[in-house]
Amino acid sequence: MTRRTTRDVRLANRASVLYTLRREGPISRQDIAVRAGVSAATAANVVGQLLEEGVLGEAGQLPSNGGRPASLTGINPRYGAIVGIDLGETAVRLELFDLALQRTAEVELPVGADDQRAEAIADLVADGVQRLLDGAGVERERVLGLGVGVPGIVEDSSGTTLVHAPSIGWEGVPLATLLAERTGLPSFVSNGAKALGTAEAWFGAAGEDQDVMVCLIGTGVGASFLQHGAVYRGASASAGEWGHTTLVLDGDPCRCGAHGCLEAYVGAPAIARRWLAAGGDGGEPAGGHGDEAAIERLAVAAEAGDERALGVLRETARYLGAGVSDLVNLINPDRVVVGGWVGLRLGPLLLPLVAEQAGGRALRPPFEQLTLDLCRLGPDAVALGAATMIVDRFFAAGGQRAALAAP
Amino acid sequence: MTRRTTRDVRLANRASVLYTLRREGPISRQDIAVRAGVSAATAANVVGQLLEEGVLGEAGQLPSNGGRPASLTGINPRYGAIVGIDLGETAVRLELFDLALQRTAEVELPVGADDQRAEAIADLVADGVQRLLDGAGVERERVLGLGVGVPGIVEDSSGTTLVHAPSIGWEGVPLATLLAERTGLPSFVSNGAKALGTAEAWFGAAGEDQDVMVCLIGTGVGASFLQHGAVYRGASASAGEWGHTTLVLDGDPCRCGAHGCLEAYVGAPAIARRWLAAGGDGGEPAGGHGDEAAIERLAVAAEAGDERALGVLRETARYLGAGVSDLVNLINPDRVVVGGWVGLRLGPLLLPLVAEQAGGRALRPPFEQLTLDLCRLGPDAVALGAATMIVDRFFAAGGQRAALAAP
DNA sequence: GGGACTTAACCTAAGAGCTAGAAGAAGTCC
DNA sequence: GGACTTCTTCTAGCTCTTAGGTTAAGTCCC
Repeated sequence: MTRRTTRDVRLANRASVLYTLRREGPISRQDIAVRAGVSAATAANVVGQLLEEGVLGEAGQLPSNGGRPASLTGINPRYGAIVGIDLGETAVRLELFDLALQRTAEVELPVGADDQRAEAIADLVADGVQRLLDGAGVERERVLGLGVGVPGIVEDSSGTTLVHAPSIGWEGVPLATLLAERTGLPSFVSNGAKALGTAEAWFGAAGEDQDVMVCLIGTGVGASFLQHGAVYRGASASAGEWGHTTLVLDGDPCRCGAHGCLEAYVGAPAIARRWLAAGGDGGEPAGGHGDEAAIERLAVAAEAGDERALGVLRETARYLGAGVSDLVNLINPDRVVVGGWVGLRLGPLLLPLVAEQAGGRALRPPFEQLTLDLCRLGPDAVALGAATMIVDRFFAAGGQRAALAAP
Repeated sequence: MTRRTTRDVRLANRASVLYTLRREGPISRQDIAVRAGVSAATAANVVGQLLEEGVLGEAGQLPSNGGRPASLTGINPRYGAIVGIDLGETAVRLELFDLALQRTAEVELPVGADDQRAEAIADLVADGVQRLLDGAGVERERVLGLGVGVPGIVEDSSGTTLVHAPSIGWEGVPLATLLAERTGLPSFVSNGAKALGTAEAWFGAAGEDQDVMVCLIGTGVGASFLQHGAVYRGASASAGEWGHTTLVLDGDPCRCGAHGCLEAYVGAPAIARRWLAAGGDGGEPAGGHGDEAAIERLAVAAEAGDERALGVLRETARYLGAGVSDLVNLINPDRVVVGGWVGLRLGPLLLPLVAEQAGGRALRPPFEQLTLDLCRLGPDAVALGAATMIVDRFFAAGGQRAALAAP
């Protein structure tokens, strides 16, 4: 936890420079000094070192305004590549990113419902990585690491990371280990919501020095808690299961086995059911992926001012508002951001109602300084988020690749 | 956040040595080096410096076992004094501590129900501090600071700390400022639950490298969330209001104005009411401080195996278990510790039931590695906790008094 | 076209910290 | 009394930061 030797100071300053350049694009060494909070000499030192290592690159000059023109420096996108993986229930999505987290290639692989065994998936992913790299002409050595977002609970258990994902029949799968063995690349597995939260922190609305709660509402309901830009993982990395907090004791059954969870009231199936019960048009026969159609119809109807649809939204906001109010009271975040495919689709109409409900329930002081708004990134950004986690670790270690291999 | 210059390394090492000595009592310089994670040379350097400044003191020698005997060093209790204050609704309790947090004096002042205005209380406290110091013969200059635990919401708002305590009619009272003005001492105000949590972290069961949730059940219900030994405060310092998270949407009314809060089901009044409704003996007419009598009768009856009493506990555990399960799912702590006067009195019988209920509701992975037990400190440790916060800040700053004055 | 002015980047010395390993101090034990 | 142990202190070497001066690379005006 604590820094010990003078070398760590350098690493901390390297990290600070890297984060600064990521945020503020190519800037001059002088600006780096100011923004990263180091002296000009140190900035020049560190930048020189990082340039030599190739992590940074020259990025042109600023036109002079009376003096020596500033030469700009920025993250060198070509220093390395990162693979971000969105492991879904029906498909695996692999995306290749450069160090600036621009996507350079992608592959999507369908997953047969019959072969969701962990080893099979790991083989599939390893294969996909190979294909991705071949297709993009990137040598394996240039890959910094592999980030994976999975739908389920990720648990740190005495050194190894285990994945519990009931929806695909996984229980205690050491996915990171499996992938590292197969690809030879540093692999990092995280819950999909945490990956999305990280992406939102880097590319979305979340400020770096804030405590932000990213709430994702889709078929399932999850959250990602960012403390000053870093995801809070908890004791065993499973923190953030907001969807399974109690909203109505002994209420509706939830797929987690308990009753009255938030997810049982604001997850897509629940909203769709509510809409159908109100006489709404489900689009397709309910069940299966019919939820998506039903939510879409609900959104369209609500936008058109349909009173039944608005009633469904109001009812949903009543539950969601209570859920948000719980977060506000317990966690006291600066900001709550709502995303997920349901959250984003219904958000524009839903959010004001949620704010009203939460405001009526939450304690005044924490609620009054809260900002509530929509995610800027869609639910398809899980792969980006997973890759972001790798880059985050790389930067945090001061731009040392060695730090990625070790846990 | 980040360390910048080589001097900060020294401060970090000083802090590390101080925390080590606090935990592990007087030990030799060599042990300090090992436990604090620095080289022997640095340990000797830092210890020498701190000895000279008086923060540390010699503490005898270890008998030799074949070589030069180790000379022990420890925190010097007499380096300075700290005032810890428990601001209650009916009384103010002031306690004086030495740097080792041993209590050396105390004063308790009744608060008239008619004069709870902030200024009056501040005057009362300032007066009490003077009396405390006079009585103990401690000069004001030796006091490191004033820590206060208050019953209510403490809010950091653009630089100043405001207290909202409806129970004594306070709304936005800048108590720290009022006290600093009157006493001339660095003053730090915090929520009482956070103070208790800090005390529990230092003197109780909470491990230093763990995420611990300290849950306090009394007339009100609160919690204190310790991340690696440090209290998490949230965006505006009000995090931890567990008692006002929703348990039953639109359920029983809570004194916060909302409905269905956890506190409305497991706070002392709710339990007492449940006990009376079950035909239990309330001891005194209910209402007012009759809750204490009712809880006591309930506990005695339950200990005697009274089935009605056990039923009340089971019902209470159903609510409390859900509340704990929410914490487990959302926060994923290593450990949940239950305290508060109700929690401590009913705990031995209640806790197993709560564990059972929570286990039935919470997600398996985070629950399986959870430890659930009782607080080691009673609810009377608020003043100790408030003083602990001051010492914590002093140590964190590497033992520099100057750091206490500034925010 | 040349000199004065501006602005950015680099260089150098001084100060502070850390580590490793050697030297010194203070005992025990035979 | 000398050998051995164990703890503490000292010394040399290295790294890092900062402050302030120097060099580089332009603009602008006469």
